[in-house]
This record gives sequence, structure tokens and C-alpha cells, in this order.
Amino acid sequence: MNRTQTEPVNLREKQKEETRYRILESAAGVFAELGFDAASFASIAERAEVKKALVQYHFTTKEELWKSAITHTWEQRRAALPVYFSSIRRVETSEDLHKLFKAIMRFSMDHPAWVGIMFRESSQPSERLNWLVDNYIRHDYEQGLLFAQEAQEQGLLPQLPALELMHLISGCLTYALNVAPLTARALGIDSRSDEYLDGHVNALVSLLTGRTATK
Amino acid sequence: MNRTQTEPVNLREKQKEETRYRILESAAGVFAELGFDAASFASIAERAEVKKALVQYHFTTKEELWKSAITHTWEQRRAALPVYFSSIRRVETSEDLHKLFKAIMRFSMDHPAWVGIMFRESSQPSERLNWLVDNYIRHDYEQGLLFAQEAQEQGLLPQLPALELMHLISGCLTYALNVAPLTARALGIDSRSDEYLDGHVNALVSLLTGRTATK
DNA sequence: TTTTTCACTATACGATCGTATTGTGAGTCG
DNA sequence: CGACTCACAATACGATCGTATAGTGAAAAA
Repeated sequence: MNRTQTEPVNLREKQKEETRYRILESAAGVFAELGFDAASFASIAERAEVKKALVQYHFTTKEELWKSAITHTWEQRRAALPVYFSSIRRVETSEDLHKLFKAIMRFSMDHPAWVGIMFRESSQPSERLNWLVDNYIRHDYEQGLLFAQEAQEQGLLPQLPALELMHLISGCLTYALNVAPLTARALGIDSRSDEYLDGHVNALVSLLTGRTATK
Repeated sequence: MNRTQTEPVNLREKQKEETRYRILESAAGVFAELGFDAASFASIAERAEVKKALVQYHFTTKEELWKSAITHTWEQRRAALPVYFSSIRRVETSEDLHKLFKAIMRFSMDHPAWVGIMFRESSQPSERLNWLVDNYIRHDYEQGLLFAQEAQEQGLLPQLPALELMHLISGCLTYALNVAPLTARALGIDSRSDEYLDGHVNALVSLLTGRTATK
């Protein structure tokens, strides 16, 4: 795993790290599912299978627990992304685009906490959102814009304003996943299934490149 | 206004209706901004400028208040939509598409409660979501699919599976609005401004029709 | 082996949550 | 006009919220 810079040597510190890890995993999930206000120390402690007071011992306030959970989640993201993108050397063809988009969607499916927190926080202005943007999201935004511009210069993506292009792509990629429970209830369709995911990315790529995507 | 089928004659009933209206407006807003769990009778009462006990007098439980707020919101939507779509007789050209999409986005901007409730509820399975889908959303979904298919038969929209097409369009239309506070913080761009909205719809239409949209 | 540390627990605080009960006074109606 | 209705207010209930504090006992340090 190697979750920290310096591996703990003590038995005590080892246990401590493990406990903190379990709590952070739980917190990220609960914050993502319920949002900051509706999440509680009690629910987070219950999911982590620890006492509520223990959560407060490690992370004094709810604010601090939230920030720690965010840091934990983005840390995991940073560590996990290469796995998903390992098969993509460079994005040069529409096939590469397909691979990239599918990797992004698969990552989002496998890390619901990341997407959930993003979505819950980003729709309402707040001090938490400011912190989140300043510390993590702005960097992601700028990288996304950079990628879009590069792909445009290669003629891979249409000549639209890069920000709008990124918004369009981000919207397309995340919308279906976010309203998956809705779609399941309304139409009985599992929009998180592999077939749907494939078709969805195909549709997006064919729109962006202006031709029918290959399988 | 004529909000009810039978206009109240009494002074008492008139006042009652007005009070309920104010509470429902407030409730829809708070539910949309905070979600069901984080919203409280106290916060809803405060925004409506009435006593908390009065809210519970009119809508006994939180569940009932939520359902009433939903009904109220969708009722308003049903009443308001024709205003936004009045200038659109039929969707035949890409220009019509542009008008339609912009009308949808403008409506979403003017009725944040509707979008907010949709988004907050649709990302997590729940009994509330089931109720919402069964009573209101499924119908909207089916209408959206119908529109997409018709537009496809006219050659206005690309030949993709209708559901995916609708997901793509819905995602594109709503994403930018939903993460507006994020974009504002990250890049200092107001993605709710009229210029941005116009450009965004232009981008989407040009993608869908495969050509640069006219201004 | 003795002392010290500290991860973890037990318990309690005031505030607020959703809900329930009782009172009251202005508007309605016979 | 007088009896009655009911929109609205006052208040309280137990549960849970985030937070604080005083232990406890096993691991670490001496």
C-alpha cells in the first residue's frame, strides 16, 4: 500500500494509520453520498466500525475531517490514475480518444467518492468549495484545458473554445453516471453497465470527431 | 396567478393559500440547495418568514412537505415552459435547435429549484427518488426520448441510440450550470452569463449538426 | 521493571433536529 | 350579535447533532 511517506515502525503507529485510513475511507463515502451537512460523525464512525469519539479524536472537528477526507480522496486519485491510463501512450487518433474517455468513466465508476464529493460541493458556493478549488480542482481544470487545446491543435477535437469543449465533454462523461439511479428507475436501464458505457463513449467520440466511431 | 383550480373566496382561505405558497417556494429552494436531509423545518420557515410551527401545521411531516414542494415545483414548471418555448413553433433547422436548447438552459437558470432537486435526488437511490420518477420524471424522460427520435427522423440529430443522445444533450446542457460556482472560483468565469450561455449552446449545436452554427 | 505515553473509551454538554400538544384570537357563519 | 372555526403561535418532547473532557489500559521509553 505505502500510503504515507514514512512507513510506521511502531505497532502502535501502524494501528493508528490503519484506523485513520478506515475512517477516511468511510468519511469520503458518507460525504459523497450525503453531502457535508447531512453527514454525521455517528454515521461515519458506524461505517468505519469504530466508536464515534475515536473519529473525533483523530480529526477534531467536522471541517478537519472533511478536509482530511478530501486530501485522502485526491491522494488516492493521483495514485490510481496511471493504472487507468497506462494503456494510453499518446492521444493521436479517435481510437485513443475512446480509450481515454472510457478510462475516465471507468475511474469515475470505481471511485464514486471522488465524483460524489465533486458534484455535491460544486453546485453551491461555499468556503469549502473555495478550499477544494484552490487546493485541488483548479489544477485539474487547467490540465483539462491544456489537454483540450493540444488535442485541438492536432485536429482531434473540433475548433471550439477550449473551456466550452471541456464543459461539454465533462458533462457528457459524468451526467449519465450521476443520474444512473434515476435512469434505472425511469427506464430500467443500468447506465453503469459495461455495454452502456461503451456505447456512450462511442456516441461522444463520434460526435466530437464527426464520424462513426469504430468498435 | 390562479394557482389553484378553485380561487378562494374567503379572506381566511386567501391568506392560507398565500402562506402555503410562500412556504412551498421556500421549501423548494432549501431542498434544492441543501438536499432533503440537510434541509430543516427551521431553515425553511426562516426563509419563508413564518414560524416553524406554522410550516408543520400546513405540512405535517418533512416527507409531506417535500412531496408538496415537488408537486409545487413541477406545477410551476408545467406553467412556465410554454413561455420559454413560445417562440419555437417546430424544430426543423439547426437554428431551431439552438433556440430550443437556449430556452431549456434559460429555464434552468431561472428555476434553480427544479434543477437542484433533480440533481440532488437522482444521484442516490431512495424511496423519494422512486416517488419522484414515478410521478414526474419518467414522463419527462419519455417526452425527451420522443423528441430526440423525431429530430433524428428529420435528420436534425445524428443517428445514435436515442437514450445516449438524450444523455449527451442533457449532460451538456446541465453540467455547466451545475458547476457554475466551481467554474467561477477556478477560472473566474461566470458560466451563467448570457454570452457564455450563447457560446455554449452554439458549441453543442455545431457538434450535433456537424457544422459551425450561425450566430 | 518502572515510568510514561497516547490510542481509544465513556460520558456529558448545549444546540438543533422532527414531531406533538395546547392555547389563542381574528375571521366566518347561523 | 354570539357561537364557532381554524390559521397560527407557544412550548415541550426525546433523539441526535458537533464538541469537550476525564478516564483506561496496553504499548513504548526509560
